[in-house]
Amino acid sequence: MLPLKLIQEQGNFIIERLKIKNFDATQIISSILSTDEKRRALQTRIDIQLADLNNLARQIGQLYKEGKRQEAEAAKNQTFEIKEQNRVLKEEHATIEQLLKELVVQLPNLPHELVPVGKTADDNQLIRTGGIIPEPDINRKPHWDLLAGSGLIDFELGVKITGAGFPVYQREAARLQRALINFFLDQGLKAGFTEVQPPIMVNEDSAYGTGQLPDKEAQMYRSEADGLYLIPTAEVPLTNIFRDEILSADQLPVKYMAYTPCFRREAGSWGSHVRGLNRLHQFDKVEIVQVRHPDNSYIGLDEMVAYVESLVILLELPYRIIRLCGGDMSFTSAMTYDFEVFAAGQGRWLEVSSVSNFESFQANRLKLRFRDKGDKRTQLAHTLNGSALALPRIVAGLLENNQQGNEIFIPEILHPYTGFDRIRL
RNA sequence: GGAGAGAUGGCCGAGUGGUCGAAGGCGCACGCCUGGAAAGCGUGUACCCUGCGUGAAGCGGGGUCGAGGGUUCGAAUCCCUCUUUCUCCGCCA
Repeated sequence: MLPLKLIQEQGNFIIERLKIKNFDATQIISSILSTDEKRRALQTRIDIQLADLNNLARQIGQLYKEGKRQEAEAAKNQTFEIKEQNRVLKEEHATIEQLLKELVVQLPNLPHELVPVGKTADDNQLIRTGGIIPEPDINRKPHWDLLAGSGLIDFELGVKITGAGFPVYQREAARLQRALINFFLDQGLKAGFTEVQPPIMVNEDSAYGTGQLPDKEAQMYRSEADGLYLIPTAEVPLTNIFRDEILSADQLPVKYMAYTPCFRREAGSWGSHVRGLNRLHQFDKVEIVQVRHPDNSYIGLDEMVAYVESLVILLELPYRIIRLCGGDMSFTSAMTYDFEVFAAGQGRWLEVSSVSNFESFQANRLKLRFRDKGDKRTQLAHTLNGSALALPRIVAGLLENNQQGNEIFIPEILHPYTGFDRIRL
């Protein structure tokens, strides 16, 4: 959510900037400005009435004290009319405020000036590549064929127990999952992230705080009876730790990470390209989050990109880092880098991480603020997050790139975690 | 799940209908004191909306004492609902 003040004062700037996201804000902004005008006018009237009522109440108390019952009664009668008028205005005010809020949340975040103009993924900007893409080999298989019949990752069994998109990992595959989680957390710890185990179900306020509600309701699994949602990412509970908080500048930057399972309904997003591990309803992920001073949030973003890169390098995976163009960026992001890993069996790049700076967009919604030392005023903090990393596609990459005959080699860095150096099929 | 007791500012803690945004203490900030520090003394110390003023300082109005509703001229204080914490009982990993 963009701050109202910014919309009031920099409307044209916003309109210009949002063109990068192919978003025409002209209409919305003019509606916001006129609605806000009405809202303030109304509030002024309401406040005057309330001030009158407060004065009368004080007078009445005084009159009673002085035993002037008659006059007190007269003053009381005055209040009734004002109160009635006030009730009407308040209703009007509530309606307008609701409308204003609905308008404001329709504006996406402003892209950073380095964000390339563009409409689709084709316009994204390649930042750099790394690792070695394996030589083409006709015997190389996509992971679902490679593992077929092994039971290591059993999609059919998952269907029996739960449904499509809920695979069962067994034996070495299960241990590989656990190894990766521990590896990621250990690395994160070294990089200065504080480990957190948050709830994996959240209430409506939290879902609203990070923007899952109201738009992306269909993406989440919901426990109807309790009004709770299964998290689609640890970003939700992790970021909501800071909802309604005011930090002091010396607490910044905050660096948190959490491993959680993630649940996504992925309604209507299935197709032939999302076989196997490529897209799941439940998957594991380690998420990193930062709360930063606005002055250095992009330093934080670079840090996180470098950190995620270090992970894929240690895993010896071929990767590329992409800066998303305006059209491909999320609603809430000011700048996003995607990490893709090449899965040689499928011959395609798979997104394994998305690292974003939301600047104050999310913080505004969350009411996450901080105060500079010696400053009376609070300001919105900047929030950032990224995956570090999401497991399934990393596993897909490892399986597909490291297959050799009937064996799949495990990168050396993981050996202490897995306890084996290869998987035999 | 049953019974009872709570929920007040960064923290502790007063406050049962009328200048209460809220005593007191702690903490914190600044100043005095000191060679420096501690102690001591003094001052200040919530957030949001809004009006004048440059979004400064400052001044004014409104709202907020878990949340929402109600009673009343007037509510932190009374009533209702919800949330939540603690204690006891039950159940349980």
